[in-house]
This record gives sequence, structure tokens and C-alpha cells, in this order.
Amino acid sequence: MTKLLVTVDIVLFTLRDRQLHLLLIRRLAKPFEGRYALPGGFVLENESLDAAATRELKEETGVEKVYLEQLYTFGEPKRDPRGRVVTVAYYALVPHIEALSAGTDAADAAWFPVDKLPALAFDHRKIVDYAHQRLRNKLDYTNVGFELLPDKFTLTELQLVHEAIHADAIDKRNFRRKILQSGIVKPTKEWRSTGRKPAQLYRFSEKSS
Amino acid sequence: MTKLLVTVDIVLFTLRDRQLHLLLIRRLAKPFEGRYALPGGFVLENESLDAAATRELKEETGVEKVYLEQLYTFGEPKRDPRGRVVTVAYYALVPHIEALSAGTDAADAAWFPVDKLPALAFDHRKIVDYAHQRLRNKLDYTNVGFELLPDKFTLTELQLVHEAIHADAIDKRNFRRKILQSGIVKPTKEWRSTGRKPAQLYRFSEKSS
DNA sequence: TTGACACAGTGTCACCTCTACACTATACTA
DNA sequence: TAGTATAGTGTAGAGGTGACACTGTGTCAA
Repeated sequence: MTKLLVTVDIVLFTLRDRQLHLLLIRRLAKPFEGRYALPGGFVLENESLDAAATRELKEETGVEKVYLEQLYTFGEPKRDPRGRVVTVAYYALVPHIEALSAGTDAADAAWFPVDKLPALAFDHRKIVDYAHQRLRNKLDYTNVGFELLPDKFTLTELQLVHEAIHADAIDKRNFRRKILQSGIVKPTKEWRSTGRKPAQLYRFSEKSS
Repeated sequence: MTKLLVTVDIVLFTLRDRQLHLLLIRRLAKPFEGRYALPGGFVLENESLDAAATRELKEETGVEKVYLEQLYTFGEPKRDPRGRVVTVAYYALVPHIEALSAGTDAADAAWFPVDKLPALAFDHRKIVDYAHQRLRNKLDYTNVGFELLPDKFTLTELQLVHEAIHADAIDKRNFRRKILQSGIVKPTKEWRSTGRKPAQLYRFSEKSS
């Protein structure tokens, strides 16, 4: 009946400048002082795991209303040098706009491209890799991609999401055909006129899976 | 820095009589006295989560050398009426033969077909449903199916595994074509002569994914 | 011994899906 | 008004999937 410390850690992804980024916080205390780590913290006595993740994300990064999903629980006895800590890892997705507006009022939080991460504290690198892999897989058979976009978006923007996550170029015609045929998306009557030729805006269609 | 009780619970699947079964243990103590529950128990101070799951499975069911995979962590504050308990759920797969030879020396453990389960203690029904869903999904894009079969098996036996998990009939010719084309399996020179006409035995080929 | 039975094992065709591939249209800017 | 950046569009070949029915053979019982 030994009790253990339980934390949540969150891998918060967003898309900036056509690249998948995630948010890290520089540690001010030992161990791993000065290193970057995932946002997270202890689970309280009367709080569900999801609630703890939501709360920590808001406290440490200011971000609210994110897509949040439990990832995996890491519980190696020596993963924290201070003692036994079991962490329930989550990943979260926010559109870039929201991510920017969120003030990171407390710590030195910063966005890093997933392919250029600094050395991380604890086993957080392992958690990040796991999250990235899950995101790649899930993109293909679910609608998570939309969580990285604002309410209305162009098909090119949606394609950029897929390209960023898979780190690979996709044929434009094939991509559009697949998306439109699936009915996952429906056109609005609005057009985005940033750039040269305006592009039609689409919206995520709740219906299809 | 509140510490919490952390348990592991395991959904142990096997195939008996062409049907997917799982192992449950009748509770002898309150709460939920007399009800069936998943095998599991507390995570010790110096033990990884996987180690705890393996240990509990062995202690409570006698089963060793199973395929074991972490599923999800359930941490609603009120999921255990006695107080806050976070449980890391696992699912495990064993071939029927091994499952039988394992003596369930301690408690009254019993196998139940997944579609005829008794009422379960705690939120274990939710965990079982989650595990069953995961197994169904994973069957299609991985090799987990083989974990329910002995080392050598006939193609019909493999088909029965798929049919049991998906609870649906599969066309024999299409199934064999897909399996053989994928190279996931390689023929041995042995034949099983139980039944009428002997069938060729196959072995899981480590190579392809 | 032989006939019935239970299960093993095999091929084709139609349809759908995926991939590879290149040009035209148009709004904005200089 | 010419240049440019991005939007938007179709087709043909290959491969994969699903639907479909009969023959072969070892075992067992009469």
C-alpha cells in the first residue's frame, strides 16, 4: 500500500511557420537546472488526471481549450533522481493563433521545432518521441489534424499540417481529392485573400469520422 | 506533493472454444464483495509499472511469459470508494494452452467470454471495453494476433483468432491470400492431423511488420 | 471396404483506391 | 501591364479488396 508521487506532463504541439513545434519550459531548480522540460506538475488528491493536465497547462503556459489526450504512463523507479515519481503523459494540440495569444506569464517557456529540440530533463525526450509518433499515427485515421488549425482554414493550410507532421511532401491533387471525398470538411462561402490568389475557406464537418 | 495509491489492473485475454475470453477474479473482501474484478494490485516503491503488472499477473493467475502492453491510466477521484486510487491498466494475451496449464492456485479465478461478462467491480467494465477496443484495432495493423496462438498453428486457427476478436466471419480465400501475401507467416514442414484432413502448420515470421 | 463427413485448400473478376504526373486561372504587386 | 505566387483541376495505370463455389483427402463408422 505504498503511495507514490504522481505527476502529469504535457507535450503541447502547434504549427508555426510550416513546422511542428512544441512548448518547453526552462527549469529554474535542481535537478536538471537550466535544462528544458515539459510543462507539468503534481496530481492533487481530488482531481482527475485530465483535470490535472488541463490545470497545469493553464498555469504554466496560459493555454486553455486545447485538444488533450492521454498518451502513456511512465513509471521507471529511477526516472526522477529525487525519488519515485510516476508520470501520466499527455499530448495537446493548439492552433498557432491561440498559442501566440496565450501569455506565458510565469516561466521561460519557448516553442521549439520538433526536429531541433535542446537536451531535455528527465526522460522527457522519450515522452516527446512517443507523443510525436502517436500524433503521426493518429493523423491518418482520425481528425486530430483540425485541432492545429483555426475554425476556418484553406485546404493548403490543412495540407501543410499533414506535411509538417509527417515531415514529407504530399501531392496536392491527391490530398484534396481524398479530403473532399471523405466529406470530413465542408466549404464555407468565405475566401482568404492573404497571398496572391484568394483561397476558399473550409470548416471541419462534425459528421464523418 | 500529495502521494497517491497506484495500482495496476490487467485484462488477460485468451481464445477458448473459438471465443475470446478474459480472466476475472472473484473478490473476497469489501467493497464489491463477491463481484468479479480484474487481476491487479499495488505498485511497489521500487518496481516499474510493467514489473508490477507482470508480478501481479503471476501472483494472481499463475500466468507467465505473456504479451503485455500498457493500455490507459484511469484516475477519477471516486473510482474506488475506499479513497483515491490511480490505476494503470494493461492488457495481456496468452495462447489457450498456456492459459490452461497455469494453475490459478490462489483465488477463484475464472475465464469468461467477453460478450457474456458478469457485473464487474469498480470501473473495471470500462477498462475491459477499452482493452477490447484496443485489441480489435491493433489486430489489423500489427501482429498481436499471434500472441493468442501457440508457436505453430494452422491458417484456419489464425483465422479463428481474427474472427473471434472482430466477432465477424471472414472469407477464407481472401484471408489466406492476404496473410500469405504479407509474408507475415511462413510454412513449416509439419502438419496437424487433429480433425479430418491434416492442415499445414505455419510459424510467425519475425521479419515483416 | 467403402461411403459419408468434415475440413483443407484453391482462382477469378469487378470494383475501388492510391499514386504519379503538369498545366491553367487569377489576384496582387511592382 | 507584366510578372509572380498561389489556387485549383483530371486521368491513366497498378495494386488491393471483396464476393463468390468447388475439389481433395484423411478419418471414422457402418
